[in-house]
Amino acid sequence: MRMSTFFSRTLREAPNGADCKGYEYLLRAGFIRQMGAGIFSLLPLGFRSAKKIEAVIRQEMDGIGGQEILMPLVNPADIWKETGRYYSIDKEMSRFQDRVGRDMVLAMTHEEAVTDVARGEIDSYKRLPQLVYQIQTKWRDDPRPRAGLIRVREFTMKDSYSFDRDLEGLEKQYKAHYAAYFRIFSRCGLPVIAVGSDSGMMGGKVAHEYMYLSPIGEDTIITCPECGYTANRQVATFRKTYASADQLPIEKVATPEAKTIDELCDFLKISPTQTAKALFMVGTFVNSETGEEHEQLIVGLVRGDMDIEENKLQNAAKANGLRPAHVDEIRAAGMEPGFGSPIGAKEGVIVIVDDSVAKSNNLVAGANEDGYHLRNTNYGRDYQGIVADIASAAEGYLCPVCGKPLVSSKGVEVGNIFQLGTRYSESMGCFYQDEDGVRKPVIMGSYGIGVGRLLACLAEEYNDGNGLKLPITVAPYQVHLVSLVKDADVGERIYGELQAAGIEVLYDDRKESAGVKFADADLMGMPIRMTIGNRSLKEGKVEIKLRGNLDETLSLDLDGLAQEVKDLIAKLQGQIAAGIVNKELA
RNA sequence: CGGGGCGUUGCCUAGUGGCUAUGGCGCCUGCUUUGGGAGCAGGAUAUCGCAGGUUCGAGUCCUGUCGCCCCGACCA
Repeated sequence: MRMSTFFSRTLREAPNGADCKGYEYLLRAGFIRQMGAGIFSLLPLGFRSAKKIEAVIRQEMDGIGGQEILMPLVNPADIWKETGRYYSIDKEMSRFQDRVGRDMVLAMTHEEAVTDVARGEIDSYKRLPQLVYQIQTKWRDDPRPRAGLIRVREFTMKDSYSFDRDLEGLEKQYKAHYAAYFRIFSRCGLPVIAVGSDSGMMGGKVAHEYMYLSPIGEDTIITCPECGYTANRQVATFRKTYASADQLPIEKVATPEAKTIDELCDFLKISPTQTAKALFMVGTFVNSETGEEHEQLIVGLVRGDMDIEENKLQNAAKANGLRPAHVDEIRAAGMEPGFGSPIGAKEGVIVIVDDSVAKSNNLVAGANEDGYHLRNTNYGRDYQGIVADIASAAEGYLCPVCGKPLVSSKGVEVGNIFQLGTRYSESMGCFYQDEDGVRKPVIMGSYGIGVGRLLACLAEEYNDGNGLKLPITVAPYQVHLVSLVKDADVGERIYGELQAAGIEVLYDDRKESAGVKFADADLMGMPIRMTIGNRSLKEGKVEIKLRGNLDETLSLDLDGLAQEVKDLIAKLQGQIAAGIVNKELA
């Protein structure tokens, strides 16, 4: 490609709103342009990178037996009503009616669609297992897109779906994905870790997320440097210690103005571990048969030295959604904000008690009366509720596996794998007849990778003060040919030679100053920059700089140039290949 | 959905009620220049997001509205 006729241009300054480096450079280098909140175009450079990422994904998916398909972005609402997600998912899914008034949705994922397709094809155990995948556009009306391509509303996703006879088969496909994903990310050059995760709206059991660790991430990852335990904070567990003692009689104590745990502890001269903290949320519960929803007040109780992980609370309460409760809602249920506890709460309030509270004794808790707390409250004796782990893991807490201190980091989720089970096959009637003649629901798995988000993470990982420096496997072009000589013939000849050798070349044939050309080359960041200049031309050579190391200059003879460059490309590709992560799920 | 910020030419930006709305980059023309965003000369591009209001006079003040960004809520 010639720069003189190139569609996109580079920007000298970062447009407003480019808050992180990767995003800024993707904009400035002309990879992407924004059209609306969370809506982007991929320009030639960005699209080429995306296609390379997709090619890697296709190879690895084909490698584990995947068959590529393409399902529609527009789905009839009927199939989403079958699984109930038409009702349980809120405004994040966009809906409309077609000309005859039929309900339609823009697919935000394709479990329904693929199950609909599969139930038409699969009827016997002889037709299992299966694995299909697609690379498709998704629309999710996220309330808050941010950070360029990291979190958008319209995006391209590779999603694959496995169909099996039994759990062993699912396990096998799940493991295949687990390993394939590590290969995909490492072939693109992105360092990731796999963490145990919540299954969220997918509604499955086992799930992993692939996380690119970075301060720009919005997920919190809990890891143990000692034994390798990793989990999303939403589900991370930790080792708790309990102070059990003989139960003492409950005792009301005046604690004026002591609304927070800190104030309470100061006032009573006690430690937060001797208190129970209440969090009031309102949960939404949806009947998946009828779509009817109702709200119910939930009070979560955790020991004062910990925080409640809302995701765990939501799961423990089996709610579809949570929101903070209003003050009047809390009072209506017989409790007092700031001095709250489940003691004396009215019927119909869901009480979830963290085991840290359930297994400790004689905790100070709210008296549900302004200005008063209760000493020596005890779960079981003074109040009832569901006991669950709803405490949020934090830095320094003890690893649930080995007991060493945990570390907290930020991460971006670039992929995930879910064991769905029969949630979709059962509700949509995707059954097969087994050898024993019995009709059984197909066992499914669902696996996703965000292509654009992966590109955004790569841009974040691979940049310096001058611009992008994407790995050769995902860079738009392999070679950036910069001609600084007046005579166009040499450049044209080399450009032709490299192209004839199958090398992907971006050729800067513009009438621009050397500085402009170099700055643009740095910004766009092709892995190999070849400079044609009078200096070296006299000696029959061209100069080479690798984007990964601008300090070092190599030179190559004009004779046999194409082969030399091919060798160099192979060397860079070899470095990536040497870093391919082969990791099996334990 | 709550809190905050910002909308001036392709991009960045000045503007604190007063004349014909700054400047830089980019763009066009010509000349010069050609190893790190070059120089000179000339030129084009703005219904100051939109609508209404206050005023003799509004980019500037008020109201509404739309869009974008950030924090939170929310979310594979």
